Amino acid sequence: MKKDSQRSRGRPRAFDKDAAIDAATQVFWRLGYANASLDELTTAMKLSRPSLYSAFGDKEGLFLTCLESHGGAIAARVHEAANSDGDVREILSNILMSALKIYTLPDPVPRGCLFAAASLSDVTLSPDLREAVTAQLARISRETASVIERAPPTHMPADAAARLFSSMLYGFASRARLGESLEVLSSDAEDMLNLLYPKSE
Amino acid sequence: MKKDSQRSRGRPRAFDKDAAIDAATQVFWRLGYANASLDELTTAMKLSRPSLYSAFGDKEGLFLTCLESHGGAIAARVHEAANSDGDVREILSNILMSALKIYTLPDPVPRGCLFAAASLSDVTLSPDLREAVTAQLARISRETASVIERAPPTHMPADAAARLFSSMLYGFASRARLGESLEVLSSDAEDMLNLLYPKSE
DNA sequence: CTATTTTTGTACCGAAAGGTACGATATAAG
DNA sequence: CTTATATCGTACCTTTCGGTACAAAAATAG
Repeated sequence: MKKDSQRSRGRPRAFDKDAAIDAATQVFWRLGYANASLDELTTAMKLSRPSLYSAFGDKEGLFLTCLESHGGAIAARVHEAANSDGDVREILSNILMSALKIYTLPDPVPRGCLFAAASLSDVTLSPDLREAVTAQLARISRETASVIERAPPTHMPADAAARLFSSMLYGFASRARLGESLEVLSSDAEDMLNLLYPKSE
Repeated sequence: MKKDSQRSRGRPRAFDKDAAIDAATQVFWRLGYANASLDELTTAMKLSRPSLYSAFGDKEGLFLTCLESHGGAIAARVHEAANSDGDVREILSNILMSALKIYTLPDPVPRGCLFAAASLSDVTLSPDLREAVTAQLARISRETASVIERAPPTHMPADAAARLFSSMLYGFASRARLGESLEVLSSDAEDMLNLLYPKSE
């Protein structure tokens, strides 16, 4: 399914599809869905307008593809962190910190999270869009939830703790997009972890 | 400053300015800044296009006015709740619950928070916009922070707890806009309060 | 009354939006 | 070679966008 050694019949496409998706994702992430124009997208993706429509259907189709791709990438990264060495609290801290680093990267201004901070304004436009964003966030939450289930906080069910953890991440993503510094966000993340997993007991 | 008994000279305006701002706020809240067209806005505000431009400058000016107005209204409501009877934990619970009720109101779909869920996609467009959203959220956070300062959680500075409280609200606003139910959000909010202010100690 | 000022409604503007028609181009199949 | 197929690039389409010109209307001032 991955190997497509025998090339198809027509003229070969001149652009790298995965790279194009990544480039489009960056544009959507920075500007939001509605503000990302086709001119900006095609320039970043290094393809022509008809190529875009042939490959992705329309603007919404492209966005859905980007959401799916980005969701997969993030979920994979979280999954990897979830299976690394260390106790639950350490793993959650790693996940939080690498997320915050991405949220606060200037581009040229911090973007927050593609789902939680750059797509929310548009989810009221179409059910497809809302379901896609919800689905990708759920996919990532499932990974963090599986970590928390290994050692739930005392006096709180694992699923509730997992929802709080995700909510906190969304909140941090919002604040990052508004310009909050990595230092403050990191400190707050540690405080949150301390609430869920108190140091001294 | 409020009483303007002596009418100005020209033709009187035929629309209620405050009502128009409220109507525009609803449109922005539901669709987001970028997706709110002037046609949709003027229809909801019940005024003509030139009237809008004469009264508010341009679309961004109108949005800034709405942000300011809505921020003031929310801050006032929180301020009122902050000065009501009850202990800190009870007051915070009241603030959380009334926020969640608004976030999950169908219109026809839940909108979350105007600032934290319906404006974030657009804050990368202009520094003015980002500063306005940041300023209004800060204004509201100041109110909740003043409550928390009256009785900070044990083993956590008041300002850190206040930032966690606000972050959690932003997270809940995001989840509300994505369709999370009021029941689940309320339960999560109670759990969060239990973390900050443990019941039995 | 006339003059002045302000808002209203209609009709319109240029620009930018998303999307497509079509011929040229580059490959594989026969 | 020719034929078939798929992509490319240009140039264009329709619609909608944010924004405005302008004259009629409605008020106050004198």
